[in-house]
Amino acid sequence: MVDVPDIDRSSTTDRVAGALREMLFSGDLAPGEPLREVSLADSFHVARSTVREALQVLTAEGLLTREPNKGATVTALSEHDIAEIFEARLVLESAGVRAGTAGADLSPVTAALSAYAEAAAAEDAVVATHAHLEFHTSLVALLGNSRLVASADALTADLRLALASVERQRRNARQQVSAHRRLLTLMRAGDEHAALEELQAHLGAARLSVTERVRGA
Amino acid sequence: MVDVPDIDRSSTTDRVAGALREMLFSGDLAPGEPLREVSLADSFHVARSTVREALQVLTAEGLLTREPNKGATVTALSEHDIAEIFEARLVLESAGVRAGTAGADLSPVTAALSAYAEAAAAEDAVVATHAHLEFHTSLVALLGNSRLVASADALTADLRLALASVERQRRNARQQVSAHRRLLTLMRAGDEHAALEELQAHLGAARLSVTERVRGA
DNA sequence: AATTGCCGGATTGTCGGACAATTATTGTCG
DNA sequence: CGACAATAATTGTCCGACAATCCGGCAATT
Repeated sequence: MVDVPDIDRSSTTDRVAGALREMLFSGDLAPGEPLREVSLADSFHVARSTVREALQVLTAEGLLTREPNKGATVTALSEHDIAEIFEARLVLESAGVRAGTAGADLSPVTAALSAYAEAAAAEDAVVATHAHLEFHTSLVALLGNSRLVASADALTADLRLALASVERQRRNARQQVSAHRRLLTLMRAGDEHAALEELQAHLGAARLSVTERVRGA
Repeated sequence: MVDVPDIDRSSTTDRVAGALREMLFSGDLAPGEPLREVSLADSFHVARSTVREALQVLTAEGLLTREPNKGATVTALSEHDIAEIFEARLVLESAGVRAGTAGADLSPVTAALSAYAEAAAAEDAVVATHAHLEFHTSLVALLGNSRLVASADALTADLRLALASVERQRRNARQQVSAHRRLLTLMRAGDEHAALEELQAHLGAARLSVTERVRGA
């Protein structure tokens, strides 16, 4: 077998959905903004039916909201939604942290942390946010359960929408990183109680930060 | 406001998806079985594009699996999948049970239990299974978080696929009901540790039962 | 002034047909 | 029997069409 460049086997629908997803995460499309089928079809030079399928994919992911006969709009999260997301994340990530203190292999978490530290130094808001959320996902991944990881991903995806709309990256990235390092240290030490408290405090602070920004916007 | 009969505002796509969902849960379509677009379009007397949308909805729900250029098939769960589902349910439902022992209002769980007892007596396998899963969902609902409930629903939906394929309802329904009652009692008493153990034992037994049936099929 | 009724443009939901690309099946030949 | 070419079935994508629905404005009514 020679090494060949792998050919793109994705469907047009997937590529359109991917392009839209990027636009959503980067904040090009504001929450509440409607996505018109014909307009998108023209822009991407694809058929309307293809756009419709892509919109449905993103709707299933929770990024778009569809109302009958009114089309798709960028999902706008209420404060209540944000509260629920963080609460749900706490449930999933706590379970992950318990697995971590109970002896699960922590190296993926370590890797995610250093990636985050690197990204935070690089000053790119989108990339840093992504790396940050990646770290939290790696906590859930400690459970070794792909379905729970998928649930966690769905939660963070929704969150990225809200984060994108208020583009400013938190300037205290260094503090963030050290908070995560603290959590990791506690897990390494096997101190479940302290690790859970650290996690809860961290998520609580993050939730406040997000809530206040969304309210401001 | 007078009470008016609520008008059906569902789209054709939704109705097709609903019909297929019923067929999936009742076991009319076996796991692995392919769903042909034109064939379905003819059967339902709708356009192929409508069928495609319905298929995509069910795919997003995890009930169908799509492979490029090969169409949609009924999702077939491996033993590993089943193990993951039960593990994930344990995580979510444990969190619910903790909330329950910590003082959350248990009346929805009580209601779900009596509904299950009733359904178990009525001997209808599909209905009884539904009521059973409903009880477990009500545990997660104790957390008061709609997103976690949605995740739990997704998990149980997948399970129903596997259950439907082996239609026989467990004959020990009465034992099942009393196991659930035991769990509820422990929660009422606020005995978190015992309640969690009861839950874990129950899920473990159920997992074995499902696994063995799937293996047999 | 507020409500109601109606009109017209914009948009979505659904349909039917078309065709290339891909996959599955069949038949043939060595 | 296996490789291989011809054939059929199926999906992915496109196009055009039309009814149903939504939305804003404007006139008529109370």
